[in-house]
Amino acid sequence: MSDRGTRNRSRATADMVATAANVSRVAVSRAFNPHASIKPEKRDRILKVAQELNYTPDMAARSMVTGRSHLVGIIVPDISGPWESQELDAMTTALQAEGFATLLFRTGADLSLDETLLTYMKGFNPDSVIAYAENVRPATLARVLDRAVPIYIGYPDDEEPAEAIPASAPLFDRLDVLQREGIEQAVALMQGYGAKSFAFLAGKQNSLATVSRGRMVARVLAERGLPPFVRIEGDYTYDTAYREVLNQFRIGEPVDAIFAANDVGAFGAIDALRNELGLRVPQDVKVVGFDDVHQAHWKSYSLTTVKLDIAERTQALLRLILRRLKNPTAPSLVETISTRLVVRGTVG
Amino acid sequence: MSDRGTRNRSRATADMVATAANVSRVAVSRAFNPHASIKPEKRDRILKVAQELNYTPDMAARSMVTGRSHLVGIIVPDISGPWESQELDAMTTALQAEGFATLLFRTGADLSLDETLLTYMKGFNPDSVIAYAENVRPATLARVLDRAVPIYIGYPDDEEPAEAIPASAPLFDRLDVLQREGIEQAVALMQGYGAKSFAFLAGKQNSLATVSRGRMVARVLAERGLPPFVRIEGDYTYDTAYREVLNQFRIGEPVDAIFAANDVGAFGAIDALRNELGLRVPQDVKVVGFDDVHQAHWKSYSLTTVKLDIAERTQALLRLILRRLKNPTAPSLVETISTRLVVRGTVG
DNA sequence: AACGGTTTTGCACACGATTACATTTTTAGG
DNA sequence: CCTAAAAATGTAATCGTGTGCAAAACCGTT
Repeated sequence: MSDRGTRNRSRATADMVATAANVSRVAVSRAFNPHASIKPEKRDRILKVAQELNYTPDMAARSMVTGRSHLVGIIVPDISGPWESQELDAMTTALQAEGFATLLFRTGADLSLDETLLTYMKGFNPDSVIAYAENVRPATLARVLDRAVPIYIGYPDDEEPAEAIPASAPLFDRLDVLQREGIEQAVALMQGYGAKSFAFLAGKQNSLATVSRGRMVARVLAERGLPPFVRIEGDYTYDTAYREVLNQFRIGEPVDAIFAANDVGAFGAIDALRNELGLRVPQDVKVVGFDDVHQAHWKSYSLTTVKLDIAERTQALLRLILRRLKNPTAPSLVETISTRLVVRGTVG
Repeated sequence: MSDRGTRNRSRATADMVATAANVSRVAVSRAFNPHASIKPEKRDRILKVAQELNYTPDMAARSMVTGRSHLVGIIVPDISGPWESQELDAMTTALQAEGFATLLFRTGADLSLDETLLTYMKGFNPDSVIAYAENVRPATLARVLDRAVPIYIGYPDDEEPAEAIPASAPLFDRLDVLQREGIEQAVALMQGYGAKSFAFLAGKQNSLATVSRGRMVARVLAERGLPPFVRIEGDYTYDTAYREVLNQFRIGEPVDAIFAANDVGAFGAIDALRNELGLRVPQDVKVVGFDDVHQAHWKSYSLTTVKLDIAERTQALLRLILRRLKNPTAPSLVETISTRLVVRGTVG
């Protein structure tokens, strides 16, 4: 019966519930903790009173003593893009199912902002951090956030199973995306329909995904005895893809097959070909994308694309995160996901 | 098993900074609060030491004593949709610029989930809550979250300036979206190009936006002496729009103009017309959408649409939120934004 | 040198929960 | 019916920070 419990504030506290239910405050705490030892009937009574008072445990207070915030920070460069938003959607849903709330941050084009942002985010004590932003370096992440165990997203250039990580390596986990299979299927299909000269429509310059995809496409072309591709610069956006493909066909030399580093770029390429250059897809030029966003099946595009399954990728990431959270000192682990071609109408 | 052993020893606290800088702990707190009175040189020294120790104030602890969490909860039904993700992107960016972090939640189709979700979210003590989900009723929001001052998004049916809210009314703010102007322009344009029979492609049944848009379109048609529209059911998605438009033209009677309740639905309609029915847009059928998402300017669609400016809408919402946060007992306020037609290629 | 006023400083408490530890109650077994 | 083990309860410390209040330091003026 401390007078703390009788004070009238807008938000109900454990004290208020305690006095209202004639129990101690600890009992209230225990009623809300599934593993605590408390008489079942007592717990039920408390929970009922709590509901009447519209009481919810304060996560901030809980966080201070337990060390768990139930927050997962997510950093995205541009939420509005189809790929980013679909990935964010899947991850938020998955996290929510596990009892975590998503703490969302957006990083602009400005690189210097990132450190400030990370420092700020750190103040919220997120249990984990997912940086989808290509410009956030893992080293920076590890330096600014303490207790961080980074997950590298790697793109090994061969389809061998990922090698075991030696115990001497610093602690980190890894998600390996095997791109060879999907890319091989795509090139094979294009070649099968007669494609001879290839272009690679790049994403952002320093983007890890673009670099590794470009390398793998180049390798597969070489292996199949095809000439090396012409590189068309891009930045993952529709408008840039549209403009650069136009330039390539008007100023540079035309090609009869375009491999885009992402779907949105492929859309821009297709529209430039059809709308501005009067070329037919797939008869005159074959186009393949990467990602398989929802829009890829829209009939105007019906894009043949290398699918990177978001659900699969999200679940793999989540497994790594939860495991690391449960045991921060567990040895490094590598999860692996694969890619495959989804055949629609832009090749033949 | 006990967390204490592995507990976050690495995170620096104000105490550590204090001893390292030979000052009291209160001084550290003041160094980080811009309005606190502290000797400038002392503050600089503390901030420098803090940076060396990689210290950031713990938001959870700060939240407990100040009552401000610097969190804004956002509830979205489906993050991956173009409109939702573009709106989320704008709002997160705007909030971040004001020093708030976004606490993101996703509500599924399941309506019963919402109350649990709200209760859970409340535990994080968000300073404000934005529910973009159509199925979260303001009344529920106000009941579950205490101290909540809801913002209604209204769609008044005329373009008169919003009337003042009487002082006797319960406390709430309002954002009025004036849709008449954009809709009038759209109908006028379609009529000018010879449209005579109209269809309205609806969004989700109980969606406020769909209901009000449908009503306004009906009114404008009547005012211009045009016959009432045929209603095509939909749910804002591409696939449903595609299928239902197909049904309308094959089983029901064809029309020569379609007004969609959102852009994505319009895309589905266009593709059904062109791809499956062999009809030309805009020559045979005129199509107008609503929202003006990024995809609307993609050349394959080049959609003429009623623009609801996201930046404008976000800024208006933000003004209301910040004002209410600064003064929780301020009288009700109404912000108003407008719509306008963006003319592209799907009408004539 | 004394004085009134403005900054600056530090002590102590508050915020709302969890949990180790000690203590009491209940249960189980012979 | 007694006793030891198990379960339930209560006490008090703790997490990391902001802030009211009183004391101290500093400032410029007479």
